[in-house]
Order: sequence, then structure tokens, then C-alpha cells
Amino acid sequence: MSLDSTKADDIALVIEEAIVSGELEPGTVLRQEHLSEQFNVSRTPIREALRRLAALGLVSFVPNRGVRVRTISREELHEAFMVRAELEALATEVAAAKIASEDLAELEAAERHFATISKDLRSREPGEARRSIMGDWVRANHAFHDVIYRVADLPLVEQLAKSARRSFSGPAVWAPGDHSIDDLYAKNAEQHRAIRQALAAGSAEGARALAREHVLSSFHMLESILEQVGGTWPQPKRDAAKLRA
Amino acid sequence: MSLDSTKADDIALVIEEAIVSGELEPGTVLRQEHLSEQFNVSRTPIREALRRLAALGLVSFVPNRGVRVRTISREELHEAFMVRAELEALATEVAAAKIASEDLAELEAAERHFATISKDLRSREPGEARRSIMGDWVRANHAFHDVIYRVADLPLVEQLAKSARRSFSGPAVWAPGDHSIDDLYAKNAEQHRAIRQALAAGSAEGARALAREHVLSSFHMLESILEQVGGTWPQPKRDAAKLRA
DNA sequence: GCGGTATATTTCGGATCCGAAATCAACGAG
DNA sequence: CTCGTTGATTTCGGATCCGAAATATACCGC
Repeated sequence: MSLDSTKADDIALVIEEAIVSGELEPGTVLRQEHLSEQFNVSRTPIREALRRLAALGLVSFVPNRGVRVRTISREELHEAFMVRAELEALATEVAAAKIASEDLAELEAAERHFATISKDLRSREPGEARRSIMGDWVRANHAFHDVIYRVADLPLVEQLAKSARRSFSGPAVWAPGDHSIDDLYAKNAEQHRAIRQALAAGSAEGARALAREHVLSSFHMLESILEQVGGTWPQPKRDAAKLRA
Repeated sequence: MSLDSTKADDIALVIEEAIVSGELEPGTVLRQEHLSEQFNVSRTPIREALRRLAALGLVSFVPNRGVRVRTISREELHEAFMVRAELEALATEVAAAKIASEDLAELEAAERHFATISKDLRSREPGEARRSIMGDWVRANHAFHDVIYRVADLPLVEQLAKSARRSFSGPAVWAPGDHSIDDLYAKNAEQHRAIRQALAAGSAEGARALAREHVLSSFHMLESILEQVGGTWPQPKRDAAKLRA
């Protein structure tokens, strides 16, 4: 496909994107032959791509049976957020010592953009009207944090943290059925502001603590949403029988 | 090989072990055909194993050129230890709330075992006499921490932390040429004791802070060793030319 | 009808084969 | 002598093929 990359890599990225975007629901069985004709390649690069995804933990691999998109339990989700909280705290602490005025400007822009979308979001009625911009909201959120990662310049931390934030299927679940969590959207935006100001003040310890709390509060926000919707989340394991446990 | 596992998985584990043990030095080029005749299989499972290792970050993959055992820079090593420090701190904090008396007993046994080996180590002259028990020392150290992981019961944290501690080639580099870091061995053992006591006291915050400092001080210990030996560590990239940068 | 066995079908893991990219070697022009 | 070009060799990525494992279906005795 593109210059210098194998089909296996390209395909792995496409499938990965499909998984994290929620297009492929957790529990879905991935058949090698189906994928091979879908991408117009043989099964060889498909298998290599699936190996990669398995190593990344995005799919579970059962010898001689097949692969399934990983379902995530409440405990695993919690753990992923705890890990992200620690890593984000570390990155933010390190960023505090390195951040330049241009970075702060960029961070503020990202913060404003996120605040705007959050406001827009709260002004809409729950349902499809919200769901349609949920993707933008998630992206704007990530954009803010990505500035910090770039400044911190810790590739491993960034990689692991992003992997942790991929562990649940993004935008699909962030849109609840009523207004009950509107204030949490607002809170999120406020936290971004606080983090930026701590960075601007050069307070490494303060920025660190704020970043940690921010991620953990995001988890509680997500948790309350999922409790409401009620089990969008252990996922009934459709056709789990086909791949007997 | 063993019941229910593919050759690709088995081979990946063998190669992984060879890498983390230092048997395969960083920079080594891995040829598919060579490995295939070494394991008496075709290149297909070899490639899948290499994909897995690439996803885990143990080897670097360059399309159409080959794979090399990952060399790790000083910055990357530092980052790996920072990540481990955060994750270990988290696991230890969580463990503080869950730990039972049996666990404390086991932890104390692991601590004593480690202290014994450390003492033995310090009583020996640098060189082969030390190098021969360095593996035991590393294993005893890991054993102590593994008790904490088990108690914390955070599989993802455990997996990531262990992956981070694999990022440099274990026992091979921990043995310096003189007595200059003997006190650091002792310090390490003391820190284990402090962590255990904090856990026994039920102090989550204290245990957390101690665990973090412990890992970071291990890094400084390693750093001083490597500075001495002088460049055991960026690894001259032997036959780097063959795989031109 | 019901449970268990035998057979067919699906799907996977691994081996072999082939074209393409990259490296290496010989060569020749400046 | 150096540098770029061209052809041979190595090594890789991907396609195809085959045997084995697992699942689904058909059959048969009870």
C-alpha cells in the first residue's frame, strides 16, 4: 500500500481502528478467510496482523479456534484507567519542566476547542444529536492530552498510555440517555484548564496531581454512564457459543 | 509442542527468553531462514513469532530488511524505569489494602532470601564469582516484587511492569568490576524491608512512596554501574551496516 | 425420541513456492 | 582511484497448498 510498510501492518492498523472506534463490537469473531477476501489478500498477512493485535491485547487468540475482539470487564476497565492516570501524571509532571510558551499557547487552543465542543454538547438534547458529535468530543479531548505527551517527550509512556485509553470502544459509549452527567462534561473542561494553569505556573507536583485526578474522575464519569445504560458493557458475548469457552 | 499452543507462540517465548537473558545481544540481526532451520520449522511460524516480538517492542522490524534485537538508549532505559516506578507504586498502594498475614509472611520470606543473596554477593570479590550468582540475585529480587503483584491482583499493571523490567538484558549487566556499589546492594535490601513494613502497617501512601523510590534508586544504581563499565550499553551496533540505518 | 458415534465441513496452522525488494559484486566511465 | 551503473545473490513478503484440529451434520442403536 503506502511506501514502505507491509500489508500486514496496514491491515493491522485498519482493524485496530475498527476495534477502537467500536465498529467491531467486543466479542465479534474474526474469521481469517473473511478478512482475507475483504482486504483482497491471502490469509498470510491477515494472520500476521492478527498476531500483532493479539500481542497488543486488542484481540484474544485461541489456538485452532480463532480470534475474538477482546471484551473488557468492569475491573479491567478500571485498571486501564488507573494505569492511564499514573502514566498521564508522570508525563504531565515531566512536561511541566520542559514546556515552552508556544506549547502553552497550543495547549490553550486545544483547551478552548475542547471547551467549545463540551458546551455545544451540553446544549444538545441527549440521543442522536449528541451521539453525532461524540467523536469530535473524544478527539478534542485526546488532542489536549497529546500536546502534553509531545512536550513530555516520553515515547514509551505515550505509547502505553494511548494503548490504555484504547482499551474501551471510544465514542460509542460516552453518550448517555439523559442530562444526568452534563456537569461532568463541564468538570472535565475545567480540569483541563487547571492542568494547563499548573503547567504555566511551572508547578510539576500540582500538574501531576491534577492530571491524575482528571483521569480518575473521567473513569467515574464513564462508570456512571455505563451503570445507567446498564450493561452496554460486559457485552452479552453474542455467538460466544461458536467459540466455546 | 506442548498441549494447546502454536509453534509460533512457543518460538516467540524461546526467542523472548533469549533476548531478556542477554543471550541474544542487542543489535543482533535475526534471519528468518536461520531461525527456521534452528527450530526445524518453516519460515511461516517464525514470521508470526517475530511479529509478536515486534509488537511487544523486543525487536525492531524494518520492512523488507529484517528484524534486529532492540538496542536501548540511556533515555529509553530511564523511561522504562520511570514507568516501572509508577506502576510498582500503584500496585503496592493497592496491595496495602488487600494484604493478608499469609502474604506478609511470604513477603518476609522473599525479603530474607533476597537479603541473604545480597549479603553473599557483597562478600564475594567482583568478577566471575559475583557474576555466577547474579542470576539468582535478579530472580530473588523479582520474587519479592511478584508477591506484591499477586496480592494487588492487577493483571494489566503486572504485565506492563514486567514488560518494562524486561527492557534491559537482566543479570548480564548488574555485575560491576569493583566494590563501588556494594552499599547500593545493601540499600536495595533495606528498601524491601521498608516496603514490607509499610504494607504490614497498612500504610498505603507510605508503601506507595517507598516502592516508587525503590525502583528509581535501582535505576541510579544501574546507571552508575553502566557509567563505570563504560558503554556496555549503547552497544556498538555490531554489523549495523548490514541493516543500514 | 434420545444419546452417542461416525462422517462431512469448516477453519486453522504450517510448508512450500514465487515474485519483488534489497544487498552485494563486478564492471566501466570519468 | 572514486563513483555510479548493471547484473547476480540473498532475503523478505505474500500466495497457494496441504494436513490436522475443531465444529457441525447425519446416522444408528436403544
